[in-house]
Amino acid sequence: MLTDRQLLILQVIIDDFIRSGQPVGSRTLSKKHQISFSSATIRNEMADLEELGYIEKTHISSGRVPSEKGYRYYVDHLLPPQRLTRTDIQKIRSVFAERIYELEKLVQKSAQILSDLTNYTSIALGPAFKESKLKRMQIIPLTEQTAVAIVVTDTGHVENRVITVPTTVNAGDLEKMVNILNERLNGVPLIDLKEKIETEVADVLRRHIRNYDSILNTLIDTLDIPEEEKMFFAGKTNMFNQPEFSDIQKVRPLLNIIEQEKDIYRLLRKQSQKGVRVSIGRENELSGMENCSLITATYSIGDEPFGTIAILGPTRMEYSRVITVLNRVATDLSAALTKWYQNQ
Amino acid sequence: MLTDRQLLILQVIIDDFIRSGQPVGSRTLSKKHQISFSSATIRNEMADLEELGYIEKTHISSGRVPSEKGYRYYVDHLLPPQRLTRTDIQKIRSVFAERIYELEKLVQKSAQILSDLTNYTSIALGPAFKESKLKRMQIIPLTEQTAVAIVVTDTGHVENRVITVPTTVNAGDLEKMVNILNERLNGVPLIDLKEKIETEVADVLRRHIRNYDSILNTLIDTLDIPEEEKMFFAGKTNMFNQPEFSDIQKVRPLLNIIEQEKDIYRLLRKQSQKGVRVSIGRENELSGMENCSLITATYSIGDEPFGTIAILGPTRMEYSRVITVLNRVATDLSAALTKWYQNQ
DNA sequence: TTTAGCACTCGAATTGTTTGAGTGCTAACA
DNA sequence: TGTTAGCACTCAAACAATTCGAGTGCTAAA
Repeated sequence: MLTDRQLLILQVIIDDFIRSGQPVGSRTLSKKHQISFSSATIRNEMADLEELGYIEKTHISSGRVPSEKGYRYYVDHLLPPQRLTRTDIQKIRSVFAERIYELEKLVQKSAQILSDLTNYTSIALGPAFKESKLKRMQIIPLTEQTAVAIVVTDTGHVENRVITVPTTVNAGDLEKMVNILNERLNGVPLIDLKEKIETEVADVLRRHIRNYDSILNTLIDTLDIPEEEKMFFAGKTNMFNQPEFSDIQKVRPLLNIIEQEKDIYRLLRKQSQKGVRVSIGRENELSGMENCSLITATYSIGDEPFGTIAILGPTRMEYSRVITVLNRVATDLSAALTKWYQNQ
Repeated sequence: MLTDRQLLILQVIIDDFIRSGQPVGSRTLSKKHQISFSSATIRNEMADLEELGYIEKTHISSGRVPSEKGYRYYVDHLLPPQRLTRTDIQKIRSVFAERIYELEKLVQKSAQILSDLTNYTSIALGPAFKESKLKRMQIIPLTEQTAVAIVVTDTGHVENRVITVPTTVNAGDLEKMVNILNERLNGVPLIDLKEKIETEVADVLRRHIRNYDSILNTLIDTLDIPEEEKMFFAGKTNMFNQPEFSDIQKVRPLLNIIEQEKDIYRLLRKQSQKGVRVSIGRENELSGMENCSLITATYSIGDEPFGTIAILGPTRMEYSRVITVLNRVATDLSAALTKWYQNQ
């Protein structure tokens, strides 16, 4: 549909705009070494590109800036190849080289390195608790009516909450019950716990434990673990490095979104399909993110998708570099996790 | 040293400036109902106040703004009395009315309500771990070489970390040891744990446990709990509501301080004396906070100081209101905690 | 001691002008 | 027929000049 020349011009416009942040005019373009025709010719092509919706003017006699459609085409078809520098690769590698015992730390560090390398805001989501498996649960009485319930997963994650224990339940029974559960439920994915208890363990419990019902209620509380994955942010204020975000009034909504975290969480959850995904501007369907792009990638253990890492930046983002970095970190993180898991 | 009239003028200047953010001129002042003398008189007084260092001009023919010295005097001697509205009081009360099981949640909610009521950034530093006492420890093996060490305190707080277990240590011994420790150390303040173990428990352990040394090393790891109190922020971006912080370039350093958190942590630690304390501008001795004031208050359980809550805002802060709110929240929080503790 | 009055200052807002980078269109050229 | 040179036009941004108003300090009179 677009001629080769139009593609070339579109690509150079977007490359230049990403670099400079300034609208690109025909004369500027004609001086580029990739381009060998006159500014008048370029003007004609630009008029066509604009009519097709790939670029826009900021005002009637201004140069052109990419439209969302333009960025979309660019990301899908025109990305200039990008290679990481040796230093970048080493920085990434060094993050995963240290021995780390807690899986979450690894994810958190990934977020950190992403924002360090790109200067954008980065987010790491993961691992979903429902994926991880029960290692041990424990109920530790605090007062007569309260206790701390602790669940340890095979990933080394510890989840805890304070629960109320009805006075009708006695401590010994509670302990016995926990013991039975630990024997039977080791290695069961957290998400299956409740079901498993009902189908397989309920009978045993009923036989061994007096006062079965109230204890079970207590237990249900315990297992009602927040399903939400932990989310790690890094470089939350990096947005302010971008000139397009220098007016505080205009970034306010975006700031709120980042501070709240929950909208971002939803966005990330939506895009859990494998591989790298790019959402440009209003594709995010979130008011306040009109001028942002979100690039996500999944990481996995073996073949099992595990979590998501992402970069949030302006629509005028260095897509090529970000995608390359994100890919690399996702790969290295996946490898580290896979290795980590094999040692389990 | 200052005449009554000078005090009046100083107070009205600062009140007005806090409200409007604009330099205050003699004519504006003379129109206030509190003030019954002419603008010329005021000009003379203002010249004196300026010479004494309580107010400054922004340029040669501008109105006056308070200097740090001025704010300091205002805070120490001129605060207009302030009463909370019924709604405010109720909002605060409602936070502490719900039954809450985890002490930390209570502290976190205090931070939230502080920033809601004042529109500034608020910070709650809360209970120092070293203050809290051991309820139970637990070591849960993860793999052959790793385990999760869990420490539960009497406040319902759970601290955990993954540790390495030398292969020379066998699981049974580890468990035996943990049992002994739990028997002997219940209720011991975390900060005294190590000492207590050496003086009182070491002998017992040596008698009962083979391979005493390597296990002890493992244990030391476990007990090496981060000493830092948890810090809760609320309204991190509220700074941007202030017109004096509308230029992103100038807030950059402040933003970094808030995002890093650790500088703030240090500031809060410094000021752990009882009661409300106000640090104005450069009194904070932290570059980036020249235009900020930090107001801190301590909360306590019974008579024992327990933690700190604070408000961070521009030097042009509503001191009177903030101090009143902070006081109220500190009191209510202390009361709630004291009650909470009595139920223990 | 207080105040009215006056000359002066300076920031902010308003207006006009210039500059430069851009446009579209047309006509000439290969 | 596609390309290009040239021209008239547009607009934002930068700059200078002007005005306006809120402020000052100082002096002299009440």
